[in-house]
Amino acid sequence: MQPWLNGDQGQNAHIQQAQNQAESTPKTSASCSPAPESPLSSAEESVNGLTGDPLISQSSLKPPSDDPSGGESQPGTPLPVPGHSGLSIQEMVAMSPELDTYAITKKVKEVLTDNNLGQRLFGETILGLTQGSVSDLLARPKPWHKLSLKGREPFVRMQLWLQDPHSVEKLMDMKRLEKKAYMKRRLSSLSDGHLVDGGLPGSDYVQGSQSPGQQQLKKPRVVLGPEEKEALKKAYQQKPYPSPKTIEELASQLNLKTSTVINWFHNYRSRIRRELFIEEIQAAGGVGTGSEGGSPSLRGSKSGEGDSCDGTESEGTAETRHGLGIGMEDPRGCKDHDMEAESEAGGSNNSPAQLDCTTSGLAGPGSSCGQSGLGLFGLTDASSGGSASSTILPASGPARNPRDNNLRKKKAANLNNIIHRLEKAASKEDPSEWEF
DNA sequence: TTTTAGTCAATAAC
DNA sequence: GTTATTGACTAAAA
Repeated sequence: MQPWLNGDQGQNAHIQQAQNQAESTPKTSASCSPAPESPLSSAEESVNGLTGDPLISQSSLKPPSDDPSGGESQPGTPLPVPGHSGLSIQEMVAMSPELDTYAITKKVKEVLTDNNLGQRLFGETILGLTQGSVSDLLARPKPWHKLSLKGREPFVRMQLWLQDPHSVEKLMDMKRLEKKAYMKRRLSSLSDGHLVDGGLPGSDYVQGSQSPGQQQLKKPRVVLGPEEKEALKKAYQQKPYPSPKTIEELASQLNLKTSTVINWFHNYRSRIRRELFIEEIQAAGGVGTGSEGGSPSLRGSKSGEGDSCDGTESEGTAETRHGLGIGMEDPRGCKDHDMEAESEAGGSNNSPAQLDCTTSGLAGPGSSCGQSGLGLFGLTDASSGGSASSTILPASGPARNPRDNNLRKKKAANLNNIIHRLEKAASKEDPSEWEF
C-alpha cells in the first residue's frame, strides 16, 4: 500500500507466509525487480492487521507529534507518526531530524535481546528487511549524514518502533502468530502425507518465479577460498580500483569469473568504507561511550575489533587517521576522491571537531555537537553516556578469530604504509604521483 | 559506463 | 535456531 515500500520487493513475503497466506511473492535472486503489486504493501497490511504496522499503529499510541517540520525536532522529540501526521514514511524520512543511528541500533538490539526477539522477525515485520540486512544494519549502522534517503528509512522505522510503547508486545504477538501458523502448516502438510520440504514457506518463493522443475537451476553460491581472498586483498591494496585489464588478469589467475572479481571489489570497497564509518565514531570518542562495554554493535562491531587498525595501533593511529581525513586504513584511502567524499560528507568538514559531531550522529541539525543528541527516546543519554565504543576501542579486544588478528595486523601495516605514502604524496604537487 | 548504496539470500559460525 | 558474513544483484548517482 504504502508506495515507499514498493522497492522492497518481496521481503515481507515471509510475514505473509507466517500468517499462512498462500500467496508467494516472486523472489528469485534476480527478482530484485520490483514486484508489480508491491508485495510489501500487502505484507504490510497483513502485518498491520496483526500487530499494527508500527509506522501506523503508533499513530494510535502516540500523540501525533504534529510537527511535520521534523527537522526542528529537539532532542528527544519523537518523530511525527506517519499515518497520523499524514506523512508517508518517505516524507518522514525526508524531514526527519538527524538521528543517532548508533543509539538507535543500540537500543533496538537491547530491546530485541531483552525480549528474546529475533532479527528476522524484527526485520521482516518492522523494517521490511531480511535477517541478514538487519544484522548488518544493527552491527554497522552508518552515520545518519552518510545515509541516502533510502538508507535512512530503516532507522526512522526503528525509531518509530522504539517510540511505540507497545512495540515489544506487538512483536511478541507476531512471534506467537508465526509459530502458530508454522505449526498449522506443518500439521496440515503432515496430514496430507507429504512433507513440503521446499514447499515450506521460503523455498517456494525464493524460486517463486520458476516452475517447480526448475528449482534446481539455482545458481550455486560462489565461495571464495582463503587464498583467493588473500590474493584479492593484495590486489586491492595495490589498486583499489583495478582496471578492467587487471580484473581480467586477476580473474584468470584465480580462476574466477570477472564478474566475481568485480563484485568482490565493489563489496570490499563498500564494506571497508563502512567499517571506517564506525571507526570514525570510535576514534571520535563517538557516540555513547560505552557503558555497554559489550554492546554488540559498537562493541567494536567487529570493525573496531577485528577489522580495523585500532586493534593494533594506539589511539594515535586513530587520530592520525582522522587528521588525514580518515579512512586511511586500507588502501581504500588510496583513492583521493574517496577521502574527499569521506571528509566532506554530511556537509560538514574535516575539522576533526566537527567531524566528531557529525559522525557521531550526536549533533542535532546544525547544532553544536553539543548535545542535541536528538536523544531519541531518551537515548541520548544512553548514547552519549554510554554506548559504545570508543572506550571499547578494541585495542585489547579479543579478536574473534584468527582471521581477525590477521586482518588487524594487515591493516595496521597497511595503515602505516598508506600514511607514509600520503605523507609523501602530500609533498608532491603532481597528483599523478599519488598513485598507490 | 563506472561506482556507490542498499539489499537479498545462501551459508558459515555460534 | 539465531546471528554474522559475503557474493550477487538492482537502482541511482556521478
